[in-house]
Amino acid sequence: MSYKGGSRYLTRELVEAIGGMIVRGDAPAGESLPIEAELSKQYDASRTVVREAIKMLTAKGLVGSRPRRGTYVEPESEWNLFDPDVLRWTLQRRFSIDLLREFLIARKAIEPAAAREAALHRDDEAIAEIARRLDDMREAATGAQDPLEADIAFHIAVLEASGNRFFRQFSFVVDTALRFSIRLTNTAKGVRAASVDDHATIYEAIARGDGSGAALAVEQILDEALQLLEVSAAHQAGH
Amino acid sequence: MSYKGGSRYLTRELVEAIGGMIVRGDAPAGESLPIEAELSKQYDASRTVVREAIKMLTAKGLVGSRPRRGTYVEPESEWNLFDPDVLRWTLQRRFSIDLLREFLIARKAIEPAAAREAALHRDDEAIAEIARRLDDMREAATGAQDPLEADIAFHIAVLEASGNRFFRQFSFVVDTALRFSIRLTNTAKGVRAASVDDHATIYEAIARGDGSGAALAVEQILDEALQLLEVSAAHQAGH
DNA sequence: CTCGATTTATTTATCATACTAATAATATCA
DNA sequence: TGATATTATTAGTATGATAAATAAATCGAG
Repeated sequence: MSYKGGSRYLTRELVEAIGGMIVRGDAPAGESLPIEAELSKQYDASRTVVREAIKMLTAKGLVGSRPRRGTYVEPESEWNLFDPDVLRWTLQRRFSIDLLREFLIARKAIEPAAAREAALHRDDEAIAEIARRLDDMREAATGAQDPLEADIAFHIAVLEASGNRFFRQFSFVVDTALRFSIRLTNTAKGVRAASVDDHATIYEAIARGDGSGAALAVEQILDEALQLLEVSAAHQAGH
Repeated sequence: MSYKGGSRYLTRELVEAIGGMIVRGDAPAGESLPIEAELSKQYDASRTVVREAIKMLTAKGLVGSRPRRGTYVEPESEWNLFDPDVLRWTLQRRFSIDLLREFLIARKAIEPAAAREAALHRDDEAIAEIARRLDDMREAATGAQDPLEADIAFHIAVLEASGNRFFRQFSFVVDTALRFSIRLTNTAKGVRAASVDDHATIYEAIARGDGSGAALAVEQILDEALQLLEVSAAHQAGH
């Protein structure tokens, strides 16, 4: 093991492998991982790399470790779901209609409030950004751009325009999760085209400083998505 | 440096020191930290420990590093604000009325929705937990318990009862941030005693499955807190 | 035989040193 | 001047050793 490997970032690879394994549920909470020496052998990496990877997983709340006890999986409640890696692993490996529903309900709580704040906060540059993303959606409707990407970018622009640090943190959650949710409810094309007008309504309300109008418009879009999900879920359960 | 130290967890100490320093703003985004060898000297720790600490800060989004470039501070937008450490550092070192207002607005978006879910979700054990925390608040009103702790525990119990993973993640944010916010608006005693009844209203609505009623009751409490903050802010600005 | 104290063994935590590879900065050359 | 090759710096990886924490096993008193 003389460090001859090509262009790898071994620590990152181990974080991916071990973190993904834990989220997948291969090692239940409380269970010990193999000891450092063993992991070192398994992944053909030095103990240094193993330890640094485990430290990163510790920082994300997935594991803890103590001498003699070893390294153990923390209960799910300790996981930092808003960590980009943890969220991605969760979506990749534990995706379900229930999770998608929880996600939409969370969006319905946060995004209307963010739109209200954006309307009241009035950051001209941020609002101009929303306008640009709306233009992208219009272009996407004609096939010139990816409609999903344009939709995501619009919602993120609203969250950013809120000027609220907690709402802005939610941006990447929406960014990450929306890309997965579309796989389940692949009704994107038909709905999206029709919803450009709805998104325009959001933008206009924000632009004229109408907080309540903006919140309501966002809520309507998300309610629609939620209804679509219930239909999709019922459909799936029926088969 | 022969590892004679008493009972220390050096890596943890370095994470605290360097992470706190970054959040405090001593090193602006893009700026490089001292190189590993230098940090090793500064903190009287081995390079191993320095590297493991930096890996943990990397996992929290505070820094990045590349050969020759060194380790640099990431822009604030990359920080994982919902990481327990990052949030704590932010509150300890960057506390402000603006941040508190953003926090309350976020609570106002999330907690009513969580209460609604709790009422609809109907997890008996979780609802019983809310009842217990309400009892604690009643006891606290007589001086037998800490009113702040009881209040925090009540709100967390509601978030947990929502059964929504995204809302539950918000628990520790409320837990951490409320302890700080009280320092600014130290009007706790008078208000809390009066608000036991308001909290009882929340519990009763959840217990009878009245989602809208529960959401409304939570919203009222938070609106009150928000108004209190505005008064406090105006007062502070006046001086 | 039971429970508390003591010892032992295992595993992480720390330290030290060496070498590799990525890359920013510099120098070179067309 | 501008692209290309060289150099120097710094993080990345590997190895091996010792220290300290603690779970498990052992021992001893009653």
